[in-house]
Amino acid sequence: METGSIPVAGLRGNFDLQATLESGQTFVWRRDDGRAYESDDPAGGSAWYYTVVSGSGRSANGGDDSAENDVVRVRQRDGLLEWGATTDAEDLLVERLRLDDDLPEIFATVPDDPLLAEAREAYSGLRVVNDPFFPCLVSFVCSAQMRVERIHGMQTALAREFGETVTADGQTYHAFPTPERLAAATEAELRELGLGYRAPYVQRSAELVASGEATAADVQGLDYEDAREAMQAFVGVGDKVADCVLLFALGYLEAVPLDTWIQTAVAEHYPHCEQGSYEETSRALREEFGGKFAGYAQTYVFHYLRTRG
DNA sequence: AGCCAGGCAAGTG
DNA sequence: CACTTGCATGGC
Repeated sequence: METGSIPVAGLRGNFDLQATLESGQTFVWRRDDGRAYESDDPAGGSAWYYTVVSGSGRSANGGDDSAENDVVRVRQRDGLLEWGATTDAEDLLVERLRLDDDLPEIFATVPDDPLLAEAREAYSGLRVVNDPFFPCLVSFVCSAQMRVERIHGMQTALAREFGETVTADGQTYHAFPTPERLAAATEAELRELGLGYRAPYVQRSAELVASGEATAADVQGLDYEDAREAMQAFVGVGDKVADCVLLFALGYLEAVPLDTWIQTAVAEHYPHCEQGSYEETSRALREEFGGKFAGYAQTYVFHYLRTRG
Protein backbone atom coordinates (compact mmCIF):
# COMPACT_ATOMS: atom_id res chain seq x y z
CA MET A 1 0.00 0.00 0.00
CA GLU A 2 1.03 3.54 -0.65
CA THR A 3 0.37 5.92 2.20
CA GLY A 4 0.08 9.63 2.64
CA SER A 5 -1.67 12.32 4.57
CA ILE A 6 -3.51 15.48 3.70
CA PRO A 7 -3.38 18.35 6.20
CA VAL A 8 -7.01 19.31 6.66
CA ALA A 9 -6.47 21.90 9.33
CA GLY A 10 -5.50 24.43 6.70
CA LEU A 11 -8.48 23.91 4.40
CA ARG A 12 -10.91 26.69 3.64
CA GLY A 13 -13.32 25.57 6.30
CA ASN A 14 -12.98 22.64 8.59
CA PHE A 15 -13.18 18.96 7.78
CA ASP A 16 -15.06 16.24 9.66
CA LEU A 17 -14.56 12.80 8.13
CA GLN A 18 -17.05 10.99 10.33
CA ALA A 19 -19.83 13.53 9.79
CA THR A 20 -19.13 13.53 6.06
CA LEU A 21 -19.20 9.76 5.66
CA GLU A 22 -21.89 8.89 8.22
CA SER A 23 -24.43 11.59 7.47
CA GLY A 24 -26.48 9.49 5.11
CA GLN A 25 -25.29 11.11 1.89
CA THR A 26 -22.86 8.39 0.80
CA PHE A 27 -23.09 4.63 1.09
CA VAL A 28 -19.87 3.59 -0.63
CA TRP A 29 -17.65 3.72 2.48
CA ARG A 30 -17.46 1.07 5.22
CA ARG A 31 -16.03 1.32 8.70
CA ASP A 32 -12.99 -0.84 9.10
CA ASP A 33 -13.97 -1.83 12.65
CA GLY A 34 -17.10 -3.39 11.21
CA ARG A 35 -19.37 -1.24 13.30
CA ALA A 36 -22.52 0.04 11.74
CA TYR A 37 -22.74 3.74 11.18
CA GLU A 38 -23.72 5.28 14.48
CA SER A 39 -23.51 8.98 14.61
CA ASP A 40 -21.90 10.48 17.68
CA ASP A 41 -20.06 7.23 18.31
CA PRO A 42 -16.89 8.48 19.99
CA ALA A 43 -14.72 5.84 18.34
CA GLY A 44 -15.84 7.09 14.94
CA GLY A 45 -13.67 10.13 15.32
CA SER A 46 -10.55 8.19 14.51
CA ALA A 47 -11.91 5.05 12.85
CA TRP A 48 -10.58 3.83 9.52
CA TYR A 49 -12.99 3.81 6.60
CA TYR A 50 -12.46 2.10 3.27
CA THR A 51 -13.92 2.03 -0.19
CA VAL A 52 -13.06 0.31 -3.44
CA VAL A 53 -12.53 2.59 -6.40
CA SER A 54 -13.31 1.24 -9.82
CA GLY A 55 -10.46 2.10 -12.14
CA SER A 56 -11.49 4.34 -14.97
CA GLY A 57 -8.69 5.10 -17.34
CA ARG A 58 -6.09 5.70 -14.66
CA SER A 59 -3.26 3.59 -16.04
CA ALA A 60 -0.59 4.55 -13.60
CA ASN A 61 1.77 1.62 -13.32
CA GLY A 62 3.07 0.44 -16.63
CA GLY A 63 0.33 -1.79 -18.01
CA ASP A 64 -0.87 -3.63 -14.95
CA ASP A 65 -4.29 -4.07 -16.45
CA SER A 66 -5.42 -6.43 -13.71
CA ALA A 67 -5.46 -3.59 -11.21
CA GLU A 68 -8.85 -2.24 -12.21
CA ASN A 69 -10.02 -1.76 -8.65
CA ASP A 70 -8.16 0.09 -5.95
CA VAL A 71 -8.67 -0.04 -2.21
CA VAL A 72 -8.60 3.30 -0.44
CA ARG A 73 -8.50 3.57 3.35
CA VAL A 74 -8.77 6.82 5.31
CA ARG A 75 -8.92 8.10 8.84
CA GLN A 76 -8.76 11.52 10.43
CA ARG A 77 -6.33 12.18 13.23
CA ASP A 78 -4.47 15.20 14.56
CA GLY A 79 -5.51 17.56 11.82
CA LEU A 80 -4.54 15.09 9.12
CA LEU A 81 -6.53 12.96 6.72
CA GLU A 82 -4.34 9.86 6.68
CA TRP A 83 -4.70 7.42 3.81
CA GLY A 84 -3.41 4.07 2.67
CA ALA A 85 -4.27 2.76 -0.78
CA THR A 86 -3.22 0.52 -3.62
CA THR A 87 -2.62 3.65 -5.66
CA ASP A 88 -1.88 7.32 -5.09
CA ALA A 89 -5.16 8.38 -3.53
CA GLU A 90 -4.59 12.05 -2.79
CA ASP A 91 -6.27 13.57 -5.84
CA LEU A 92 -9.12 11.11 -5.58
CA LEU A 93 -9.79 12.01 -1.97
CA VAL A 94 -9.73 15.73 -2.71
CA GLU A 95 -12.30 15.12 -5.42
CA ARG A 96 -14.54 12.62 -3.63
CA LEU A 97 -14.64 14.53 -0.34
CA ARG A 98 -14.72 17.96 -1.95
CA LEU A 99 -11.73 19.09 0.07
CA ASP A 100 -11.30 22.08 -2.25
CA ASP A 101 -14.73 23.44 -1.39
CA ASP A 102 -14.42 26.81 0.29
CA LEU A 103 -16.88 26.43 3.16
CA PRO A 104 -16.72 30.03 4.40
CA GLU A 105 -17.45 31.22 0.87
CA ILE A 106 -20.28 28.71 0.50
CA PHE A 107 -21.90 29.61 3.80
CA ALA A 108 -21.61 33.29 3.05
CA THR A 109 -24.42 32.65 0.56
CA VAL A 110 -26.59 30.79 3.07
CA PRO A 111 -28.73 32.50 5.73
CA ASP A 112 -27.52 32.26 9.29
CA ASP A 113 -30.89 31.37 10.78
CA PRO A 114 -31.04 29.57 14.17
CA LEU A 115 -31.49 26.08 12.73
CA LEU A 116 -28.63 26.36 10.25
CA ALA A 117 -26.41 27.98 12.85
CA GLU A 118 -26.98 25.06 15.23
CA ALA A 119 -26.37 22.49 12.50
CA ARG A 120 -23.15 24.19 11.43
CA GLU A 121 -22.02 24.44 15.02
CA ALA A 122 -22.71 20.75 15.61
CA TYR A 123 -21.10 19.43 12.43
CA SER A 124 -18.57 22.02 11.38
CA GLY A 125 -16.47 20.47 8.62
CA LEU A 126 -19.19 18.29 7.15
CA ARG A 127 -18.72 18.34 3.40
CA VAL A 128 -21.09 17.27 0.65
CA VAL A 129 -19.60 14.25 -1.09
CA ASN A 130 -18.92 13.71 -4.77
CA ASP A 131 -19.76 10.03 -5.19
CA PRO A 132 -19.53 7.92 -8.34
CA PHE A 133 -22.82 7.99 -10.22
CA PHE A 134 -23.94 4.38 -10.36
CA PRO A 135 -23.45 3.44 -6.69
CA CYS A 136 -25.12 6.69 -5.69
CA LEU A 137 -28.05 6.01 -8.00
CA VAL A 138 -28.56 2.51 -6.63
CA SER A 139 -28.18 3.65 -3.02
CA PHE A 140 -30.90 6.23 -3.32
CA VAL A 141 -33.20 3.98 -5.32
CA CYS A 142 -32.87 1.69 -2.30
CA SER A 143 -33.47 4.58 0.10
CA ALA A 144 -37.24 4.80 -0.34
CA GLN A 145 -38.98 4.38 3.04
CA MET A 146 -35.78 3.09 4.60
CA ARG A 147 -33.55 4.20 7.46
CA VAL A 148 -29.99 5.33 6.82
CA GLU A 149 -28.38 2.39 8.62
CA ARG A 150 -30.40 -0.08 6.59
CA ILE A 151 -29.63 1.61 3.29
CA HIS A 152 -25.97 1.26 4.20
CA GLY A 153 -26.51 -2.38 5.07
CA MET A 154 -28.16 -3.05 1.72
CA GLN A 155 -25.25 -1.53 -0.21
CA THR A 156 -22.83 -3.61 1.85
CA ALA A 157 -24.82 -6.72 1.00
CA LEU A 158 -24.91 -5.83 -2.71
CA ALA A 159 -21.13 -5.42 -2.72
CA ARG A 160 -20.62 -8.69 -0.82
CA GLU A 161 -22.86 -10.68 -3.15
CA PHE A 162 -22.19 -9.10 -6.54
CA GLY A 163 -19.06 -6.96 -6.28
CA GLU A 164 -15.63 -7.81 -7.63
CA THR A 165 -13.12 -8.66 -4.94
CA VAL A 166 -9.79 -6.99 -4.34
CA THR A 167 -7.11 -8.30 -2.04
CA ALA A 168 -4.72 -5.91 -0.36
CA ASP A 169 -2.44 -6.63 2.58
CA GLY A 170 -4.12 -10.01 3.00
CA GLN A 171 -7.58 -8.52 3.39
CA THR A 172 -10.42 -9.01 0.94
CA TYR A 173 -12.50 -6.03 -0.12
CA HIS A 174 -15.62 -5.88 -2.30
CA ALA A 175 -16.19 -3.24 -4.93
CA PHE A 176 -19.67 -1.93 -5.56
CA PRO A 177 -21.23 -4.09 -8.29
CA THR A 178 -20.95 -2.99 -11.90
CA PRO A 179 -24.13 -2.02 -13.78
CA GLU A 180 -23.68 -5.16 -15.89
CA ARG A 181 -23.60 -7.42 -12.85
CA LEU A 182 -26.68 -5.88 -11.23
CA ALA A 183 -28.50 -5.91 -14.56
CA ALA A 184 -27.87 -9.66 -14.67
CA ALA A 185 -29.15 -10.24 -11.14
CA THR A 186 -32.70 -11.48 -10.74
CA GLU A 187 -35.36 -9.69 -8.78
CA ALA A 188 -35.54 -12.69 -6.43
CA GLU A 189 -31.80 -12.51 -5.73
CA LEU A 190 -32.10 -8.84 -4.88
CA ARG A 191 -35.12 -9.42 -2.65
CA GLU A 192 -33.08 -11.95 -0.70
CA LEU A 193 -30.81 -9.08 0.30
CA GLY A 194 -33.76 -7.28 1.86
CA LEU A 195 -34.38 -4.78 -0.91
CA GLY A 196 -38.10 -5.51 -0.88
CA TYR A 197 -40.14 -3.74 -3.54
CA ARG A 198 -37.05 -1.76 -4.58
CA ALA A 199 -35.48 -4.91 -6.07
CA PRO A 200 -36.97 -4.60 -9.57
CA TYR A 201 -36.21 -0.87 -9.62
CA VAL A 202 -32.53 -1.54 -8.99
CA GLN A 203 -32.37 -4.30 -11.58
CA ARG A 204 -34.11 -2.24 -14.26
CA SER A 205 -32.09 0.90 -13.61
CA ALA A 206 -28.89 -1.16 -13.77
CA GLU A 207 -30.09 -2.48 -17.12
CA LEU A 208 -30.61 1.04 -18.43
CA VAL A 209 -27.08 2.04 -17.42
CA ALA A 210 -25.48 -1.18 -18.67
CA SER A 211 -27.17 -0.94 -22.05
CA GLY A 212 -26.43 2.75 -22.39
CA GLU A 213 -30.12 3.50 -22.79
CA ALA A 214 -29.90 5.99 -19.93
CA THR A 215 -26.66 7.16 -18.38
CA ALA A 216 -25.17 9.96 -16.34
CA ALA A 217 -24.08 11.59 -19.57
CA ASP A 218 -27.74 12.21 -20.46
CA VAL A 219 -28.08 14.30 -17.30
CA GLN A 220 -24.71 15.93 -16.70
CA GLY A 221 -24.52 19.41 -18.11
CA LEU A 222 -28.24 20.13 -18.19
CA ASP A 223 -29.65 23.02 -16.21
CA TYR A 224 -30.71 21.91 -12.76
CA GLU A 225 -34.44 21.55 -13.27
CA ASP A 226 -33.99 19.80 -16.63
CA ALA A 227 -31.44 17.51 -15.00
CA ARG A 228 -33.92 16.57 -12.27
CA GLU A 229 -36.46 15.70 -14.94
CA ALA A 230 -33.91 13.71 -16.95
CA MET A 231 -32.92 11.67 -13.89
CA GLN A 232 -36.42 10.26 -13.80
CA ALA A 233 -35.65 8.17 -16.88
CA PHE A 234 -34.25 5.72 -14.34
CA VAL A 235 -36.62 3.34 -12.59
CA GLY A 236 -37.29 4.05 -8.95
CA VAL A 237 -36.28 7.68 -9.36
CA GLY A 238 -38.78 10.44 -8.64
CA ASP A 239 -38.13 14.04 -7.65
CA LYS A 240 -36.55 13.27 -4.29
CA VAL A 241 -34.15 10.53 -5.38
CA ALA A 242 -33.26 12.59 -8.44
CA ASP A 243 -32.28 15.49 -6.19
CA CYS A 244 -30.09 13.22 -4.07
CA VAL A 245 -28.15 11.88 -7.04
CA LEU A 246 -27.79 15.34 -8.54
CA LEU A 247 -26.43 16.67 -5.24
CA PHE A 248 -24.23 13.79 -4.10
CA ALA A 249 -22.88 12.51 -7.42
CA LEU A 250 -23.35 15.07 -10.18
CA GLY A 251 -22.28 18.25 -8.44
CA TYR A 252 -25.60 20.10 -8.49
CA LEU A 253 -25.04 21.83 -5.18
CA GLU A 254 -28.29 23.77 -5.54
CA ALA A 255 -30.40 20.59 -5.37
CA VAL A 256 -32.49 20.37 -2.19
CA PRO A 257 -33.89 16.86 -1.65
CA LEU A 258 -37.23 17.07 0.17
CA ASP A 259 -37.48 14.00 2.36
CA THR A 260 -39.65 13.48 5.41
CA TRP A 261 -37.12 15.12 7.74
CA ILE A 262 -36.74 18.20 5.58
CA GLN A 263 -40.49 18.45 5.11
CA THR A 264 -40.85 18.48 8.88
CA ALA A 265 -38.19 21.20 9.03
CA VAL A 266 -40.11 23.21 6.45
CA ALA A 267 -43.29 22.96 8.53
CA GLU A 268 -41.53 23.92 11.76
CA HIS A 269 -38.89 26.41 10.65
CA TYR A 270 -39.76 27.61 7.13
CA PRO A 271 -43.58 27.46 6.91
CA HIS A 272 -43.62 30.15 4.23
CA CYS A 273 -41.81 27.66 1.96
CA GLU A 274 -44.66 25.16 2.18
CA GLN A 275 -46.13 25.40 -1.31
CA GLY A 276 -48.00 22.14 -1.74
CA SER A 277 -46.13 20.46 -4.56
CA TYR A 278 -42.59 19.10 -4.43
CA GLU A 279 -41.66 21.33 -7.33
CA GLU A 280 -42.76 24.56 -5.67
CA THR A 281 -41.77 23.77 -2.09
CA SER A 282 -38.36 22.64 -3.26
CA ARG A 283 -37.88 25.84 -5.23
CA ALA A 284 -38.94 27.97 -2.27
CA LEU A 285 -36.55 26.20 0.11
CA ARG A 286 -33.78 26.39 -2.48
CA GLU A 287 -34.25 30.15 -2.57
CA GLU A 288 -34.53 30.30 1.23
CA PHE A 289 -31.13 28.58 1.41
CA GLY A 290 -29.49 31.01 -0.96
CA GLY A 291 -29.82 29.15 -4.26
CA LYS A 292 -26.43 28.13 -5.61
CA PHE A 293 -25.27 26.10 -2.58
CA ALA A 294 -28.68 25.31 -1.07
CA GLY A 295 -27.91 21.59 -1.08
CA TYR A 296 -25.03 22.19 1.31
CA ALA A 297 -27.41 23.78 3.80
CA GLN A 298 -29.89 20.94 3.29
CA THR A 299 -27.24 18.32 4.05
CA TYR A 300 -26.31 20.00 7.32
CA VAL A 301 -29.95 20.34 8.39
CA PHE A 302 -30.75 16.74 7.49
CA HIS A 303 -27.85 15.34 9.48
CA TYR A 304 -28.48 17.63 12.41
CA LEU A 305 -32.19 16.90 12.71
CA ARG A 306 -31.69 13.18 12.29
CA THR A 307 -28.99 12.81 14.92
CA ARG A 308 -29.92 15.13 17.73
CA GLY A 309 -31.93 13.50 20.52
C1' DA B 1 -49.62 -3.78 17.75
C1' DG B 2 -49.10 0.00 15.14
C1' DC B 3 -46.20 3.47 13.15
C1' DC B 4 -42.34 5.04 10.70
C1' DA B 5 -38.23 5.16 7.69
C1' DG B 6 -33.93 10.20 2.89
C1' DG B 7 -40.72 7.48 -2.01
C1' DC B 8 -42.09 5.61 -6.25
C1' DA B 9 -45.03 3.38 -9.89
C1' DA B 10 -49.31 2.60 -11.62
C1' DG B 11 -54.01 3.46 -11.77
C1' DT B 12 -58.02 6.59 -11.61
C1' DG B 13 -60.78 10.94 -11.97
C1' DC C 1 -52.84 17.73 -13.84
C1' DA C 2 -53.77 16.12 -8.84
C1' DC C 3 -54.87 12.46 -5.95
C1' DT C 4 -54.97 7.42 -4.18
C1' DT C 5 -53.25 2.91 -3.45
C1' DG C 6 -49.94 -0.85 -2.96
C1' DC C 7 -45.57 -1.99 -1.95
C1' DA C 8 -41.12 -4.99 1.81
C1' DT C 9 -38.87 -4.88 5.84
C1' DG C 10 -37.05 -4.20 10.46
C1' DG C 11 -36.80 -1.43 14.75
C1' DC C 12 -39.03 0.84 18.36
